[in-house]
Amino acid sequence: MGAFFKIRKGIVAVSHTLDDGRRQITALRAPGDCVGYLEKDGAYAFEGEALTDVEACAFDRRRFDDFVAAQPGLAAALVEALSSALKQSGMLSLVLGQLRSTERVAHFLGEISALYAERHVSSVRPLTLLMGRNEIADYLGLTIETVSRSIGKLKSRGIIATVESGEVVILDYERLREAGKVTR
Amino acid sequence: MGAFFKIRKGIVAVSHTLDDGRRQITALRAPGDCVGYLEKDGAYAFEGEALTDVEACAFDRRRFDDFVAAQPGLAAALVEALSSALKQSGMLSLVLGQLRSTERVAHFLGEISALYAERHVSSVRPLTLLMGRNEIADYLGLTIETVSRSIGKLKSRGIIATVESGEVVILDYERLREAGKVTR
DNA sequence: CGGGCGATTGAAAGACTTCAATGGGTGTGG
DNA sequence: CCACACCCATTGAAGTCTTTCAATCGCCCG
Repeated sequence: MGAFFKIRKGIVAVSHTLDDGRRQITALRAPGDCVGYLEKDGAYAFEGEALTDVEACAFDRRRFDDFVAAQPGLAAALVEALSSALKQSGMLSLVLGQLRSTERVAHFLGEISALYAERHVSSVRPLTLLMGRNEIADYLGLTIETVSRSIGKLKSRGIIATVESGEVVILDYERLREAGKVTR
Repeated sequence: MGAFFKIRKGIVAVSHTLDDGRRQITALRAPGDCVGYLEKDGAYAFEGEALTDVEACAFDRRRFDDFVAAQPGLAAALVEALSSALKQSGMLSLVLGQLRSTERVAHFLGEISALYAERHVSSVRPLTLLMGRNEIADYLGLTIETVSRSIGKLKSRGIIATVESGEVVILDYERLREAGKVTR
């Protein structure tokens, strides 16, 4: 404890696990994002898992806080980062609470497609998912089987195609957005 | 636009609605919390609904931002408030993604019980819910019928009892926490 | 007393999960 | 170089949970 990280390369899944093993990934963090910032009684509030090789800068929290206090512009950037994370988190609640399985998967594909493009994480066409069905399932509050079937449905509707394992081609962005409901 | 609010009295539900009418309440805000802070392209990122009579202070965003820049301590408080909101939002994702209906309702009751006590919102024994089944359902990603049945199950297990409409008595906090899984 | 609204309850349908089996790709050891 | 084991994804069938649709109840108000 005492450190948090700013990602330079790679993808990190922020999650929380229940005693009985159920896990929810509450956010995906890409280069430029910070992880490990939230704490509770001196312990991290969430867990983090590197989905790819990750390169990050570690910051000592106390010294960082002092530094922020001295640098007005930095505080504003921190507020901006937290605001953005909060918006995203609210959107995930919407997805988890209201969308059906195929809608969730469609939303997910659109989301990471935009994220990866924006942050130059990986190839976007074909889209390299960078995670297995397990991580997708834990992010979307579904089982791996349901994720698999949902991908199958999107495929049969001609919206996406799969190439290599872990890769997807989005054939129809328009209909993918429709299927995923939530307009960024 | 241009204003956000700090609640002095009452409860506000922050939500997001899809085109087809489905709505997810993404947070409950109590006295001391701010609403309307998040924006997107100059528009509010979420909707807010007063669940009770609400008294709040309105702040002009631009002037507030300038003021924050001049007052170092205020920026820290803002960061703290956003961090707290982000933790709560992550927990809601966990609830929506992983918990079954009765677990969600149990969690909800424990959550607002703690919230209302902490913020001196309303009576805690009996606990005045301050919202109808509709709002509870939209918060928990369930239908009103499922909420109703879940409350019935908790009642039949002797964990809670209902008195007047909109009021619940928590008979067994220990078992309520167990049933709600997520330990604050 | 009748109307209206929110909550509850029942029955049937639908969605997702669970359990089980199969398939495909990769890596290792013979 | 092939065989086999292993891991992950897919598919099928049955089961569970939640939703949907419909009816009823209780309460407040006119």
